[in-house]
Amino acid sequence: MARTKEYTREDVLTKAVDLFWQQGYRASSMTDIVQATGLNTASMYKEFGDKDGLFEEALKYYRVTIMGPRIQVLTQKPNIEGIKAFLENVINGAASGTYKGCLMMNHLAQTHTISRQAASQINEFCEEMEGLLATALGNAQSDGDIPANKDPAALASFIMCSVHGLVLYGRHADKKSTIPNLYDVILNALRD
Amino acid sequence: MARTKEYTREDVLTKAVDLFWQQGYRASSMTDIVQATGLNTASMYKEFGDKDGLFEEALKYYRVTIMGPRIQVLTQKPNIEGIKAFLENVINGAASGTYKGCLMMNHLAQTHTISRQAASQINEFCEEMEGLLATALGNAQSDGDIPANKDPAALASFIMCSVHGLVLYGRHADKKSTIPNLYDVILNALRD
DNA sequence: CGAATTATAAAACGATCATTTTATAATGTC
DNA sequence: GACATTATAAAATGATCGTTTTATAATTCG
Repeated sequence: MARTKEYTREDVLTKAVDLFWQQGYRASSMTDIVQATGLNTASMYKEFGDKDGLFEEALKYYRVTIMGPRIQVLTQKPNIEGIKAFLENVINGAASGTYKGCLMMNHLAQTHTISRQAASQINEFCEEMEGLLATALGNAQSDGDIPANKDPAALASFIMCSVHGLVLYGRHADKKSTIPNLYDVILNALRD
Repeated sequence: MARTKEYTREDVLTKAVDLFWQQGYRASSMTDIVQATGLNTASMYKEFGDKDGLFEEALKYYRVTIMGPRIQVLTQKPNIEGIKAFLENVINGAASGTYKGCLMMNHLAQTHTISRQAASQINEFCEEMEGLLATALGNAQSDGDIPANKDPAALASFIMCSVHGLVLYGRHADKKSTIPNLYDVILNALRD
């Protein structure tokens, strides 16, 4: 009944995520987006409404495809093992040479330049992650892996804060080699 | 021999710092800047060259006037006392309702949108701060306030990472009340 | 095949970007 | 008080922003 699309939504979103991840929302012009995705302007607006809409969909796609697997370890092993694996992953990411941070947290210091919905998505994701950490920490406490007098919620907040820190601290090119040292410091802080 | 200026450099820079601090470099248009400072376009370009030049001067001014006093405690008391006071200050800032982060760190995830010189300034400041922390931590170790087996450099890196984290984590409006709890966790991590 | 429908290509839109230019106002020196 | 010099005000610059429109190409259904 009509012409067939020359693109797939997934392919477009994958490329859009990469662009926003690399350059940020504000610095990625619609021209950049059209070039990076191969999708032309009209189809872009037909599919996503506007630039904000595309970004919001890109955030959702990122959350599922990129962050999904990375927090999976916390749901599969909601204990000290999961926490260790998760933290190790964050550390390795931040210490890698081609690090570009986290698509979501990269925009946290500039939430006024993105849509309200996009900002909400980022906050909700952080909430979810902190919740997963709190659960895992509670279990770790039951397992005797962290002291009984500690507050799991406070420790979850600390880990989240550390993750935010690592994501930003990983921006310093000349600090790459020292980042792995932080693993022990952060983990020890949980055990006292 | 010529007309007198209707502005002072300090006044312009104070207002420019506020604007960049609030909105970020990229989101602050030259129109915004002219409105916020009261200085007209031509005088702006005469005084600072271009938008990048203004931002670089604003960063220098911020470093001296805003961050200067805040790191002074580390030079005046280069020991556990200074570290405590410094960290307390960061925590209180991040937990405050009107928090707008740190002018420098706010741009760390978007360094490609600012000039190379501006990015260098930010890196250099972080280097300086980590150095001051390492010195204070070394002294704290000599004083017996930190275990002898700890590496001051690694702990300085940890505190810097925590500061980065607090600056970003303070962006979550609904986490304000839990941030003060982080003080003990971070401080305990130094002592094991 | 022709009509209806949707995708794509490409030009055009007004708004805003950083910056420059032009014209005028104020100051110090001779 | 005229001249040289610099500051300010305001308009104009070309480039780029996000978005819309117009025209054409491809597909399905009757």
